[in-house]
Amino acid sequence: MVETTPTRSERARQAVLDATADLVAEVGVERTTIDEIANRSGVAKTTIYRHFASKEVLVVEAVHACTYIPVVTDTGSLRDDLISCFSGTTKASYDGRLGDMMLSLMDAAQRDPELGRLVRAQTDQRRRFATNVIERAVARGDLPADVDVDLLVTLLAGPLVYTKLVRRQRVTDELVAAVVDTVLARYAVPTTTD
Amino acid sequence: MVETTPTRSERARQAVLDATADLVAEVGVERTTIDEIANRSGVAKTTIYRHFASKEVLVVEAVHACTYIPVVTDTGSLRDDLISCFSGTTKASYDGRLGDMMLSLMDAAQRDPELGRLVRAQTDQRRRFATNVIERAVARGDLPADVDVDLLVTLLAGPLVYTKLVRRQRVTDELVAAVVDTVLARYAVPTTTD
DNA sequence: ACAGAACGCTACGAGACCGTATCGTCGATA
DNA sequence: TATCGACGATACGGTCTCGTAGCGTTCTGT
Repeated sequence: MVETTPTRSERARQAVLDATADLVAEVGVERTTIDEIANRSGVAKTTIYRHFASKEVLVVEAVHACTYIPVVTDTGSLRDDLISCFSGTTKASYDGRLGDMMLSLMDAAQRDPELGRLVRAQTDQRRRFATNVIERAVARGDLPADVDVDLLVTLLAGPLVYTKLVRRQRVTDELVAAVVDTVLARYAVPTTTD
Repeated sequence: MVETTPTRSERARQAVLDATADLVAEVGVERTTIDEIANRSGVAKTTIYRHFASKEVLVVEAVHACTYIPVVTDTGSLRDDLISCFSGTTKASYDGRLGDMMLSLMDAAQRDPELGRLVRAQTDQRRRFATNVIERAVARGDLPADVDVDLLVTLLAGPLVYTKLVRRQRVTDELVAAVVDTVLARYAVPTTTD
């Protein structure tokens, strides 16, 4: 990890991205204005336009900036890896600022193609993590070869996303474990607890 | 069902509510404007303000107008009643116009208290339907008495909502059945199919 | 120390919306 | 058919937001 001293330009850019993310989390994409971003960041509106062509690309970059890739374990235990996977992706997608931005982003993504691609890419990536875990289990023989992987991922991810976005409750580690255990019960996968 | 001929005032009001719902479904709550509602509905902007105090009130009433209560069966079969319940609530909430409005509504509900109450009331009502079905099953002895009803509802509703809102795919009857069967598998409830 | 690049500040025109006022027109009802 | 309530059309002031221009100021690297 090479840390370079940020240039003046880089500092301004980062302040703008930060303020944008904050603002989107607070008031949503539609109500986020360049003027308010300028106020919050302390960066002049003129300078903002020197960095970003429009509000749309700014929002896209701001979202991109606060997205990170969770680390998923590979222990050989389907249950443990699934819990690691969904705990990680939940934290990455629904904790902190990004979590507060999510509903507004998904709404805006319905109309803005660029934002749509970003959200879809993120969803696909999250699903791929889970898919990989499941396919490893199939390869080990822990799951039947004809299991509907796509359905399985939906059964696991759905309750967590629903809890966060619709019920607006925190996704606890206990909930993740409960969801994983219940869904795996159908496939007679032994659980460590219980 | 008593059908009265609508008065001129009622026709105008209905046209406005209709146009509002259409517009919210298309461009979202934030981008819905009174001027455009006037254009679409053919009702003068002046008249719109004679009926509705503000855009917020109008949106709330428009949403309310296209919300209906699904009928849930009570056959004595947990599986069949759950499928009926989730199939019905899914159709009521996520098919047609209301489905297209949902993301934007949920986003706007984060900031608008009135809209927040409306969305929450709807969510609670949907969950109550499922809760009733489950509690009847517990009373019959089809489910253990200490079952976590709240978790169970989340496990059932989550994948369906996630499929619609996040993946933006249709919620088929097959998916509903698959979700119900998988979740019930943990409680060793016999399924009719399989 | 000295350019040149990058930033801050102020101001501006253009356009979109809001909510209201005014006045002419239509339509249900007696 | 006369009347009054409800609607339609137009226009308006006010506000917000966008994106840009002009110009002075502050960094940064040499």
